[in-house]
Amino acid sequence: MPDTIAEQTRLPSELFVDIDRSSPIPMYFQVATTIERAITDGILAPGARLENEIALGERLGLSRPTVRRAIQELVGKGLLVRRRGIGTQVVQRPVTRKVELTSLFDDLERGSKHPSTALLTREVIEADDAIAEQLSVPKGSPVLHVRRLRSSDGVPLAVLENYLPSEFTDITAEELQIRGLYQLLRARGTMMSVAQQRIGARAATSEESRLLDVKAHGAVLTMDRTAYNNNGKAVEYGHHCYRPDLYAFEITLVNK
Amino acid sequence: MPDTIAEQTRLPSELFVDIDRSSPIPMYFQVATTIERAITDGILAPGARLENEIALGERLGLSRPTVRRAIQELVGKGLLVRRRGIGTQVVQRPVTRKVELTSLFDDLERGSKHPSTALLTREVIEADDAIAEQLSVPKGSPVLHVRRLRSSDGVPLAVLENYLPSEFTDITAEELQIRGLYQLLRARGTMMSVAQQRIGARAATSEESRLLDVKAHGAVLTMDRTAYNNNGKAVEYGHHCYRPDLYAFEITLVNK
DNA sequence: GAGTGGTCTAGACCACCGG
DNA sequence: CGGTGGTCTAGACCACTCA
Repeated sequence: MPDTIAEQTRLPSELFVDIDRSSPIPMYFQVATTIERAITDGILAPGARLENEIALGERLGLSRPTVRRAIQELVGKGLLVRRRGIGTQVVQRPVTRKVELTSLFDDLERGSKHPSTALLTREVIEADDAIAEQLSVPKGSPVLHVRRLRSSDGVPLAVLENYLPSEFTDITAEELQIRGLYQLLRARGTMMSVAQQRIGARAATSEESRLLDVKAHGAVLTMDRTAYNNNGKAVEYGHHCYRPDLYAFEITLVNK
Repeated sequence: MPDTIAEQTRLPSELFVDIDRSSPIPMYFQVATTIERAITDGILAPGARLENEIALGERLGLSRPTVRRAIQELVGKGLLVRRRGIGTQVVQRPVTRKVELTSLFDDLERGSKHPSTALLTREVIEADDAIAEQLSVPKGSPVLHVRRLRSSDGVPLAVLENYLPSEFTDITAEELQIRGLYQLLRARGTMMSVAQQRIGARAATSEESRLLDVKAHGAVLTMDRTAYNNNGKAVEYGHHCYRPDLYAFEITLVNK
C-alpha cells in the first residue's frame, strides 16, 4: 500500500479569532500556537493534511512567509512533516501521550511536582585543567563549586555538581537554597543561549548510592553540560547524576 | 566587568568565491557552510563579532532574508549567538574539541570506526499492546522483530532491538547483516523525518552483560526511539542498550 | 497540468542596545 | 542618536508529486 493522500482538513476560522495584529507577540508565533493547540486538542487528527500556506495566509490576512514561518516552527517541534508537491501533515503519534516522570532538567520546575534542593557543598576553588578548559578561563582562576541534592516530592532525584566562573563566586548559600541555579543567573541578567550536553551512564559511587537511595554500584544516569550566555561566553559547567528509575531525557529529532 | 563589544571581524571575500548562483544547492546553505568553515578554521575566533546581515548581503549580492537564513542556520547549530541591537557573535568554545567516542547512533557509520552487526533474532510476531501503540498499528498485526549486536572495531557496543510495521516484514536476515536498518529503509524509499527518543539508564540483564561484556548488573545506557517517515507514519520502534564506557549521547540545545 | 512546498527578492517598520 | 537584529509584506520562479 503506497502513500495515500489524506483528506485536507480545513481548520475552523473560529480558532484564529484570538490572533491579534497589535499584540507584541509575533504573528507567526500566534499562528503556530493556535495550530499546535488544534493538534493537541485533536481538531487536527494525526495524519491529517493541513491547508496549504497560501490559502491559510489569505484566510488570516497574512503573507505567505509569515504563515510559512508559523508552520516551520511546528515542523521544528516535530509536530508536522512537509513534502514538496504533497503538503503538510500531522505526525502520527501514539494516542496515549503519557510522559510519566520525564525529560529535561527545567521541566521539573515547571511541572506540578514539588522540587526541593539541599545544598551539599558551596566553595570557591581554583580551576583545575578540566574546569578551566570547560569554562574557557585561565587555570587557577577562582570558580564557584556547588554541589546540591535535588528532590521531587521529597524523593531524592539527582546530585547536581556545578562550576561557575569568577563573576558568580559571590552567589551565597542562602540564594542557592531557595532558587534554582538558572533562576539565579537570570536574575543577574545572564541569559542562557546555547548548551552542549553529553548524556551517559555509569555505576554509582558509594556517596551517590547513599544520597540517591540507589543500591551499591547500581546504575545512574549522568549528564555533563556546558552552557553559554547570549554573549557566547561559557557561564556554567555541570556534572549531574540522576536516579535512572525516576529520570530520563526526552528528545525530539527532526529531519536529518 | 560588563559585556564589552567585540571588534567586528570582516570575513575576507575570498572565502565566498565558491558560492555559485547556478548551483542547485541553496544560496543560504552555501553561505552557512562557508561561515561555518571560517569558524572551525579559526578565521572567525570564538567571541568574534560578525558583520551585520545587510553589509554581508551587499558584499555577496544576496538579499537580506537569504543572508539572514544562512546565519540563522548556524544559530540553530549553536555556533553563533545573536542579540538585537548588538550583533552576532561566535560562541566561545573550549579550544580542544575532543569528542572521543561519541554521540548519536548514525555517527558511528559516518565515522572512521569499522562498524559490524551480528543478527541475533529476526522474526515476524504479532504486535502486543505496547508495540501496537508505539507503531500506531492494530494489536495483533504482524510486525518484524529484529535484535542485533552492534560492534565497533570488533568491540561489542550495543544491543539493538527494533520493531517495524507490516510493510517491512519481508526484510531478510541477509539484508540486515550487511546494511544498517536506516539504510535499508532509505533504499525502500522511506525517509525518516521525525523521531522521539528517550534516554535513560538501568542495570544490565544477564544476557546483556554477556553480550556486551559488562559485569553482572552493571550499568547500561538505554535509548527508546519511535521514528516517523515524511508521511507522519510511525515506521520504527527501537529499544537500544549501550555500553556506557564506550557510548554517550551529545546534544546541543539552543535558546530557551 | 495543477497543486504543493522550497527558495529568493527588495523593500518596510519596529524594538532594542550602546554611546 | 545610529546600528543592530526581529518581524512582515507582496510578489516571483522553481522542483517536485500526483493524476
